[in-house]
Amino acid sequence: MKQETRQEEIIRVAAKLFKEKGYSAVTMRDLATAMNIKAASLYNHINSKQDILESIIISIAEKFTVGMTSVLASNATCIEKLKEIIALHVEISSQNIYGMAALNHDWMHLESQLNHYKKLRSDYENDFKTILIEGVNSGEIIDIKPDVMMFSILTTLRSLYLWIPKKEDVNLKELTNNLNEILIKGVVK
Amino acid sequence: MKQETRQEEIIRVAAKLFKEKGYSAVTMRDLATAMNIKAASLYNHINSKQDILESIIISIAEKFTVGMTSVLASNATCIEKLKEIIALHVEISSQNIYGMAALNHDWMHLESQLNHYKKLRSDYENDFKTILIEGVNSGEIIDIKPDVMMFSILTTLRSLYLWIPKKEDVNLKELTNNLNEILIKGVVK
DNA sequence: GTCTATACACTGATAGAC
DNA sequence: GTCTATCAGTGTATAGAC
Repeated sequence: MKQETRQEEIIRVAAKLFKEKGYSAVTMRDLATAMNIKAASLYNHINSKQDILESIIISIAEKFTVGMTSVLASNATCIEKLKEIIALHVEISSQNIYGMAALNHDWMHLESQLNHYKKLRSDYENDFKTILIEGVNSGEIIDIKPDVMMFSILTTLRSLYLWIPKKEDVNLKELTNNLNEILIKGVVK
Repeated sequence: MKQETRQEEIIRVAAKLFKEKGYSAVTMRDLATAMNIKAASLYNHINSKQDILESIIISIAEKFTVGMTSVLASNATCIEKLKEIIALHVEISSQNIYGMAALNHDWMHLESQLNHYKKLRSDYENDFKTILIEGVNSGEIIDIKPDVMMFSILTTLRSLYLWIPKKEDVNLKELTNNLNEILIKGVVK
């Protein structure tokens, strides 16, 4: 395990505060207090508050993109691909429970990276929808609007970060299995 | 249709801005600009920014509470109750697409009404979970953790506001039917 | 690497004229 | 009911000492 740099520590603590109050409501003084230093000292490690937000959001968004690329590359069935996507969300969410909040709710406060983020997200959704449409065409899943199916599954997966930390005893494998059952069962033919 | 008061107009416009940027990032000057007046003039109609947030969140939260009370009072089966809850969310969300964003993401910025909101929410979730547990006990729905089932269904329903406005052609009846199929099918035995 | 001191734009909100 | 003028407090960020 590589030693955490001071910069990484700041970003980690910031993500936690952003989850609690949102990016706009967290001040550099709040962040400094949580780090037990003064606000001015933060700037020895980071360039701006905006840079912190970018680090958090873009790094996670790119993990999803990489994961989806891997899912698309496989020769699995539609249902198997959906299961892989569920596992991808459980894994990334459980390892980034604070950052996921910023990804979901503070992306609109991105400045220079806003369009980059939007493209990553829309590409991801398009890939997801394509998988569902193929599943409908091959008869694997039910023939209702792919938009509604994607919305239903994806909003559940995107909200995992809200729920995983509440249950400290939650077994991630069991959670994944339960989600597989509930979410897949809802769309399988 | 009753004529909208100036106060109601301010609250409506504020909710729209809160959805776009979040409570903390919206300034009274932003709100005034959107109303085509100056910030100081807002205070002739409202007491504070905080009061606006309270109006938006508490009024919607109480609609859910009233709806749940009605669902609980019926003699319907667990599945029928779930369908009523889905219909409740579709109705409230479609009529409060802006306010739902504040309810979901800005409740932590409530001050005097924070505990009131938290109690309404936790009561609602407990009632929801009770319905699911009864369904498991009666054999109507599958026997997996009620927490996971509730989480999955409720996060989808709570995110409806994000999705309804995107599809201007969406037929709410059809949406409700699709959600009934996907969400119920996922938990039915 | 952290501090104190500070710049200076912006925040919610009020007073009082019209 | 809206305006201008203004206040006290807080926001991000920088300069320079240690």
